[in-house]
Amino acid sequence: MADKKKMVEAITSRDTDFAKWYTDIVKKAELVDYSGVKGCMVIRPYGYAIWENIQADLDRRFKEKGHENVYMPMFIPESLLQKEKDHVEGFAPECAWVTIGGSEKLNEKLCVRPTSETLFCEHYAKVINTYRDLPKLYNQWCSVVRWEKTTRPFLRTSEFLWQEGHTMHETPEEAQEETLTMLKVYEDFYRETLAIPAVVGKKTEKEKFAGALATYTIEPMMHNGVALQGGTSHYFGDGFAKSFDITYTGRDNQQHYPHQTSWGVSTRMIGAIIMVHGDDDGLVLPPKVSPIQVAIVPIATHKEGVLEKGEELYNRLKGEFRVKYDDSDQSPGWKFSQYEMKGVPVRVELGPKDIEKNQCVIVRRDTREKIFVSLDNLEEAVRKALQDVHDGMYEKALKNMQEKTHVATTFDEFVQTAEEKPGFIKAMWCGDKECEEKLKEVTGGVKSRCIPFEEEHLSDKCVCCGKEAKHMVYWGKQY
RNA sequence: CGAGGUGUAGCGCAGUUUGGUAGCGCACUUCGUUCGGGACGAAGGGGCCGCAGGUUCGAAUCCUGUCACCUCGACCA
Repeated sequence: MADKKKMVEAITSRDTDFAKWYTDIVKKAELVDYSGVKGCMVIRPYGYAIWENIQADLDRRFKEKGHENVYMPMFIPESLLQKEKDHVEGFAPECAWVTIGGSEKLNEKLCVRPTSETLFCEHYAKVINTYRDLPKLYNQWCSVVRWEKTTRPFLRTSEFLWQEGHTMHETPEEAQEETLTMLKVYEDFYRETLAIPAVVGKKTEKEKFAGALATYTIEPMMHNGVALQGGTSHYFGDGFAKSFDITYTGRDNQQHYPHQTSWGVSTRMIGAIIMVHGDDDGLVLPPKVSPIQVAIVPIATHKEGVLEKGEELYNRLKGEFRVKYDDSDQSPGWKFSQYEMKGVPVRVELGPKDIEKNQCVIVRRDTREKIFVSLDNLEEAVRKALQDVHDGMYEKALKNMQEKTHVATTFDEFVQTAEEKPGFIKAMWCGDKECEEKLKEVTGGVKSRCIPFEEEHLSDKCVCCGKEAKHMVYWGKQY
């Protein structure tokens, strides 16, 4: 252990104060900075690079499914926003409005988009005329604004970056399929790219998106037992189409309303990465999105041949991996800690002793395991280490989620579990909103997360009212 | 928006009770020695004490207002 006095930059322990730990990580890993505007954050280069990697991966997945990127205006006229009643009621409380342009008061105020269903619909009304125009599979990468009362970097900010897919289909079945397909894309992305397991399922009526017929969600579990809504996919039916008068001529030469979906994930995923994988030494980044996958740290750089050999390794690896060669004059120990703080998945150490033996040391961020590797097999060893880190991170996250998933079959058991064991509670539910609200109230905020696709039969009765149960529901506190 | 707390150098803090030239640690700059888990020495640079008023010969310190941030609740991706 290093001298305590030197640990000035040390972060708050994760188990001591999770909220403080989170803030420390976000700042010390240089992901964000606070800005002068309430609830808005500066995303710094290291944080933005994670987002860019997320974008690249997701964008590829979207395009593989046939989606095209577009860009919609950031302003929504009040009259347009009001066309769909449920939708406007859901978003009105958190809209930001522009009322003055230059020095002129506007005739109609403009909402800074909190989401773009209405804009897409306005456009779709113009460009959809025949069944041959369907499906329309659009996506946009942009920022949206929701005037939040309390904010936290990445998890809840007044402005945040996201993607929103908006699609139109000929039939309800096709639209429903799209909704589930995109949820699956998110689920695969979380597992394959972010190394995060999650519960997927359907939101209850109470929790579904404003204006949607059905909302599906992906719910990863954070290390402290709090859930996060990690992405949603909505099925709208033809409700918006009717409100916005979007019609097409069908194969039967009749006018029809198309069926709609929307789906989105945001920079909140970076918050999930931090809270699922991070530890007391800082970030632990999934190799697939880490801005630096491999940090090469040369030891005793004044010794002959070390810098040159390090450079050689860098040149060998940089074609295949995102590599940082750190030949700065900081001490090796400082660099080790620094790259751990920043969550770099694999570190390569190279010193005079290694060079003598034609080897280097590979250190995994997730386990700290040190592996001595012959320089002859460097590329292969790094490739394997990155894969092992990914797999190890996923396993650890899965174990955490399983350990933090509890079952309650009676009301008392539910309340007691909510109090004593943070995490998901699996419990039966009758389907009534009153029971949802009551459970939330008595537990101080445990809400229904979703009705999972794979329901289990835990009992016949609703955990709250004792009436016949309709569904098994995952419950939990959320960010 | 309710309850509590904090604003002093890039970061973390002391100083405020009892008004009297703005301090400490880390970070930063230069030079030298170091280098396998946050190195050491020497010499430097950096502040409208959150902001705006007021009281006073004099305010980081007292008074009023205001803003921001943090923690906990209610609303939400």
